Formats: sequence, structure tokens, C-alpha cells
Amino acid sequence: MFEVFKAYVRRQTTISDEELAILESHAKFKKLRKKQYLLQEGDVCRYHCFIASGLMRTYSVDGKGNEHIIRFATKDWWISDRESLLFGVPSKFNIDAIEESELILFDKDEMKVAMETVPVFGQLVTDILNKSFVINQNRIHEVISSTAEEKYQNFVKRYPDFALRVPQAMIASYLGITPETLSRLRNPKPKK
Amino acid sequence: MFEVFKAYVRRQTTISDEELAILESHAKFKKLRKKQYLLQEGDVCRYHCFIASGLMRTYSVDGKGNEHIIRFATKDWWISDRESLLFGVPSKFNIDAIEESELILFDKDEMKVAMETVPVFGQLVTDILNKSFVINQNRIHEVISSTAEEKYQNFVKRYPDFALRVPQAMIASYLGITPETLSRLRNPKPKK
DNA sequence: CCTTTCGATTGACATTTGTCAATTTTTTTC
DNA sequence: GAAAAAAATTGACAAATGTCAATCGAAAGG
Repeated sequence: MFEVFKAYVRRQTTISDEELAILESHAKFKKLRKKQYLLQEGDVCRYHCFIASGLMRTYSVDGKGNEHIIRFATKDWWISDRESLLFGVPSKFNIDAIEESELILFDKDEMKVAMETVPVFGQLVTDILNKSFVINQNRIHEVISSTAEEKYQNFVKRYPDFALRVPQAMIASYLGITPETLSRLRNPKPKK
Repeated sequence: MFEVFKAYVRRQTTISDEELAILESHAKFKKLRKKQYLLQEGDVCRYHCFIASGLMRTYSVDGKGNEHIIRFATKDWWISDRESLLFGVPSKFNIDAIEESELILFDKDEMKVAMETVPVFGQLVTDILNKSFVINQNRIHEVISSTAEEKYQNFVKRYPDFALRVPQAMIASYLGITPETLSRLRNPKPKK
């Protein structure tokens, strides 16, 4: 399973086998069945998690029991609750597996060590953070400036893979609309 | 003006006068009158900008001429278009001064040098990035899960200062609602 | 001090989106 | 392959938000 991670790092940067071995020495492995939690609301997040295979989501549950998905993540992506991880506070979110998934976990402190002992890896992680920031910024822009239909179109364009693998109700949740509204967008009334 | 920056850095970290002098050697200074641009759509962003005083905003203008404000920023905050800065692409956004402002600019490349020669500063900047990520994540969560009224209440609670200094129409734009809707939230119909 | 401008409010109405319940369709399980 | 469960669709209606135009009020400039 670590091979996926190796290939990922090699694709992004120039790294020696020795350095990869160092990273591996800090890694833990985990498999999750469908619907199993990686993190539950109230827990403190301790790991940076790399997804070797599968499909995950991060979401909250509000007072009325409605789920709000803030993120999907799949192979070669990282997932965690950065707020909880960074500040050691209980998480507001749940993270669970939409599909059976294989994960590589790096403990917070070990991650720090790994980033310092293998600088190219440290740089890679910082680059990811920068890119994630930009992605979030763009999502904020979209969500305050687009109609429900535009949001859906953009989602399909940006994440065609998710559009196929994720149940519609979850996509609606991610977009901040109801499943019914999404269904109606997709099946417009018989054209006049 | 650099004194504001010094105080800011000293508050967040332990740094010597020599190191601060190094940072100063990389800094440029800029004053903006009300409504002046720091960055215009289509430009490539070249600077990390620290706000020594004043109030700025980042926004886009859509096809219908509507403005969408993605961020306000004031004293002791950083502002730039990270996407443009990072990837050297033309910016989708405008940045301008809501109030007369004083800025300290760090050229992209010089910033890199500064972060490397003064590691505590590098760490500070990375910490800011992490926090910004978390703030954006929380904003995404809020915007997909809250009503217009809740968004406004949260805005006032989180940024009481902005709520006073920024024209209402701009707050509405930031929240992704129309000025009329915001006005109605604030002035509910005669009770009952 | 007067006039002009900009921001905020309000009304009337249109449009979008949500809610709830009932089906229908698809997927899963045995 | 039949039964059960989950997901998606649809209808009728309600609530939230947007649009456009008019008005009001404050403050900015001469």
C-alpha cells in the first residue's frame, strides 16, 4: 500500500529511496470499510492521512440532523481536520469512508519530524497547503457568486469522477442545496 | 510605518533586532487612498502585502457588473491573491482600499529569501497560512449550512469591527446576499 | 447652507429554493 | 431472482431571497 504513496511523492518531487524509507518508518496503515469513521465529531484529530485508495468525506451534522459535506477526497489526496490537528481541539466534523478505503497515517509530531528530516517532503506538504488554500478561496468565491445550477455544473466539470461515484444527495449536501433541488436541476421540466 | 510590522512580528515570535533589520531590507512601502487599487483583475500579483493601517477588500466583478467580496483585511493582516502570486497567473480579483491604507510589500522572491534567512519568520508565515486555511474551511462550512440571517449574525460576532466600518452593501456582498435582503434582516417587519 | 450624491430602506412582485409526502427507480441482500 | 433497503424523482405548497423602482436620510462638497 505504501507503493501508492511512494509513486505519489516521486511524481511531485525528486526524492531518494533512503528518504522514502524514512517516511515509511513514520507511517501507519489503516483500512476502512464503507461508512466507517476515520474521525468523529468531538474527537481530537491526531493524524495527517494520505488516501492510498477509496473515497472519503468530511462533514458536520447540524441540530436538525442534516449533514453538511465540506469535502470529498480520494486517491492521492490528504485528509484530516486541520483545525483539530493544529490546535488540539475537538473536531466539529466527522470523516468517514464513502467507499472502502486504504489510508496511510502520519502522527502529527512524527509528521513534523519527517518534514524536517526530509526537506523535499516538507516543501511538498507546504505546497499542498498553499494549493488547498487557493482551492478553498475559489470555492468561497463560487459559493457566494453562483446559482445552484452553476455550482452543480462547476462541480461536475471540476470533479467528474466524484459526480459518478458519489450519491446525488451527498453532492447536494456539498453544494449546500437539498437533494430535491439538485434532482430538479438535473431533470428540468418538459421544455415548454 | 515599519514599526507596526515589527510589533506584529515580535508579538507572534521571538526575533532579534538584526533579523528584523533583514526583513526591513526586503520591504517596500505603499500608501493607498480610498478606492485605489492594490491589484486589478488581470494583473499578476507580485507581492505579499502586510497592512500597517487601513482597511482593504478582495473582490471579483461578474458579467452583470455585480461585485463579490471574498475577503476584508485590516491592520496586522496579510493580503494578496495567492493563486496569482503562487502560479504567476493573471488574477481573477481586484484588491482595493476601503479606507486610506498603509502597506508593507514583500516581493514574492524576496519573501522566499526572507523566510529562509529568518526561519522564525518563515515559520510565522507558514502558521498564518495554516490558520487561513482553517478560517476558509470554517467559512465554507458556514456558507453551505447557514441561513442568511445566521451568516450575518456570525459575521457581526466574528468581525464586530468590520460590521461598523464597512458599508452594508459590502457586507451583503461578502455574505453572498443582496443589500436589500440584508437590510430586511436588520429591520424586521413590525413585530407580529 | 444648500445641493448633490451615496447608502439604506421599503413596497410590490417574481423567482428560486426548501419542505413534506408520495411514488418510482435502482441497488443490495439473502 | 424476489424481497428489502436505499436513492432519486415528482407534486403541491411554503418560505426565503432576488429584482426593480421609489423614497428617505445622512454626509460630502462646494
